[in-house]
Amino acid sequence: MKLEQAIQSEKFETQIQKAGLNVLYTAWWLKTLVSKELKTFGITHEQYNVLRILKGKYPELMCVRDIGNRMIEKNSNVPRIIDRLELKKFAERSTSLVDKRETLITITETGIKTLNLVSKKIQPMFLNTIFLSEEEALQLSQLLEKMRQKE
Amino acid sequence: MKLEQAIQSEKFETQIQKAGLNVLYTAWWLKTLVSKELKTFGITHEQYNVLRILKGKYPELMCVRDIGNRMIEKNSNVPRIIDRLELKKFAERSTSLVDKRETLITITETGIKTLNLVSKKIQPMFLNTIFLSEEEALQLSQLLEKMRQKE
DNA sequence: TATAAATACATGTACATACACTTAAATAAT
DNA sequence: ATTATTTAAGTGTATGTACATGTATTTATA
Repeated sequence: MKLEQAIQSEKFETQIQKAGLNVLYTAWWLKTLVSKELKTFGITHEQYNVLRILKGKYPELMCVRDIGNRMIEKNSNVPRIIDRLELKKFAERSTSLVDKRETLITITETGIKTLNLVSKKIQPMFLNTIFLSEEEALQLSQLLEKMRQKE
Repeated sequence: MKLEQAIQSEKFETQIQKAGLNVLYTAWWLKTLVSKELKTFGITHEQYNVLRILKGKYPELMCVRDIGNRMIEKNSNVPRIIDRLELKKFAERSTSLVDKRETLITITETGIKTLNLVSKKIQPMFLNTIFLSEEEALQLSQLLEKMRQKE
């Protein structure tokens, strides 16, 4: 679907403006797709993201700040997301012995099992829904990274 | 900045997966940039979006549903965003005489003045921050629209 | 060593999303 | 004409973002 139909507007002053809106809209579209699937497992997009980060380091423990640095949305309130993962027994907190200010987090066995189940559903869905060749996907990444050059 | 640095991870199974994450990250980056600027005017990204939609139709009135259809994030809770615009005297509600279920919204004079002021600041910022030529921006839009083909 | 500064995390608040549910009004069906 | 269905907007709740502030602990400095 073209952006014009998606947001019912034709008024774009420049291609840069249109591309910016297109990025925002596509991100919403993608997030919604994934979230609908995740809902059947009782977790949110952000909780899924944290679980994947934790599993990437497992069995190592991670502190809250390190998780935050790996999040896609940098302003995520990691302690609160962990609160919810802890309630569901998907993650566990402990206090660092080396630095008592640090809270160390780990994914639980249940968390890993659930994550594996979820990933088995999400990953093929992703590849089937996104209509790009590997070559085009690479090109897209390059354009987005160029866009953020001033970062 | 490459995505690898931004989210401190090198583990991408396919270019498609990486491109998806890149879209999400770029959207967050863009939104944050704009929101910081908007904050100095006391409005949020979403309120700005609604104001622009209302101004696009001005002096016509718009119903809540029509505003929703033009939003970038389709699940936006438009009545609540209008609540806040009304408190700031940037928008006004009235009930449709033709269909009493409908609430009609209009942007106020103050709203228009503020929006003009904001846009004068946001738009050049956008063009200066996004490091793409018009040609590249067009290419980016085309890739994103192809990506959403299954929409 | 005592104090100041910095750091790590938690917490509070305003606003937003996602979605279910309610209420009033309009339209369709019997 | 009466009832059922649909539609439009508003409201409630859980979760999340953005950001300011609080609290404990560690590091730096006088």
